[in-house]
Amino acid sequence: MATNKAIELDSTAAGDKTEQILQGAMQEFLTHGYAGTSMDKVAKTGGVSKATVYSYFQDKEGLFTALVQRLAAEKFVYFEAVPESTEPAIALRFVATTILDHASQEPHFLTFLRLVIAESGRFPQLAQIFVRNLTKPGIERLTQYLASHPELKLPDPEATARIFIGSLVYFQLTQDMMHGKEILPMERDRLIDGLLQLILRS
Amino acid sequence: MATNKAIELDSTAAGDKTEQILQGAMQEFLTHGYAGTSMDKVAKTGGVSKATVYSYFQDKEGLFTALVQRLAAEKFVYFEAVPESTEPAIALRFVATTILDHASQEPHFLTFLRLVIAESGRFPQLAQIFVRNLTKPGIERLTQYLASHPELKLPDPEATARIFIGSLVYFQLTQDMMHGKEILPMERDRLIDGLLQLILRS
DNA sequence: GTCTATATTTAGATAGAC
DNA sequence: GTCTATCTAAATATAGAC
Repeated sequence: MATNKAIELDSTAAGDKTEQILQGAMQEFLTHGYAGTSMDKVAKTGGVSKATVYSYFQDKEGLFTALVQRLAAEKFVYFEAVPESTEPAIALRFVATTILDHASQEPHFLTFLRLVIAESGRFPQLAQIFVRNLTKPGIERLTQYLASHPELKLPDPEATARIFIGSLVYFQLTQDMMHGKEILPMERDRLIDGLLQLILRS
Repeated sequence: MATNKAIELDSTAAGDKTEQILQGAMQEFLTHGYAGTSMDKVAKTGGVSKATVYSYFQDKEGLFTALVQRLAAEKFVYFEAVPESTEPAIALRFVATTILDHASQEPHFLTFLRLVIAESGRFPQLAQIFVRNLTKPGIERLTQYLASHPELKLPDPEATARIFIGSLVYFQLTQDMMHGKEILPMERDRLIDGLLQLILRS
């Protein structure tokens, strides 16, 4: 009796214990960090027993590693590629807006970044997976776009790409993650304008 | 019998229990994070008993809060003010170099930033203290320097200051904190050159 | 003021029933 | 395969001796 596998490929299928566990793990680890998360809570949030968690994952570290790898591999993307035919003023503003809006569209993204940074001492490989799967493709995409526009007269497109993305990430870090909005207020568009002015005045 | 108070002002004086506890707390919290640190280890590392820790600080949260406040208030500084008479190419390179070298000079600084980010969800006030005491003065100092040099023709000095510092912090975040050196290699001076080229080509 | 010893809770992990 | 019940270790916090 061949069951319909297509249905089970839906990663949110309720019957899939692995998914339930990872969902519970995501909620708990993202909220409380590695050491602050208990396997009891993971099991309860996932709607399974703790023994079931341990039958699917070797231990807490294994579960955490599996979760982070999965989130870095599947769930989050900095931004998609921009066609090189788009003119720079439009393309760069689009990229910047996309990155800064990411927090709204994917509410867990900033929390995920926080988690990876928080555990980058204890789990350096996981931080490296984040860099490899998210940071690197983002930098490379933007570098390639910048390099394909010689009229910008950028002496070092890759350095420029890092400056561009770094400014945006730091902005989110300071304003949202570290709750600096009221202490160090600045409109999102003001930062973007400043960035574009620096890059476009060739 | 008046004892010599001057000696006790040395914050590493062995007899001062408060200092011993904070030293132990610093080492443990910086290494293992909030939830990953036990009061037993803090006491042992500080060379006192656990009961003594609880006689000086109300509980784990109080100790953690006191430690972070202290580190943000006293121990770390982004960079000192640069005289406005220094010419931009020199001054900006000096500021950039200072910030990037900070990790070497103050080996705990990156770890402290990691800790504050890690706990910025549970302890938002502590993240705000960090922003108020470290981020804000840094941005403001650089903004003032940039604003005092109209020959740079910067339409928005504060946005530029954020771009400048953001690029540098993101660089350290990616290369060092998240162990991305080998995955996304770039020389420190290449980023600085790229930054200066963007800002100085007026 | 400072310590040792301990009460109490909670955590990671597993044995054994079904 | 999944659950309940439990073992063992470790953590927060405090009582009581000195």
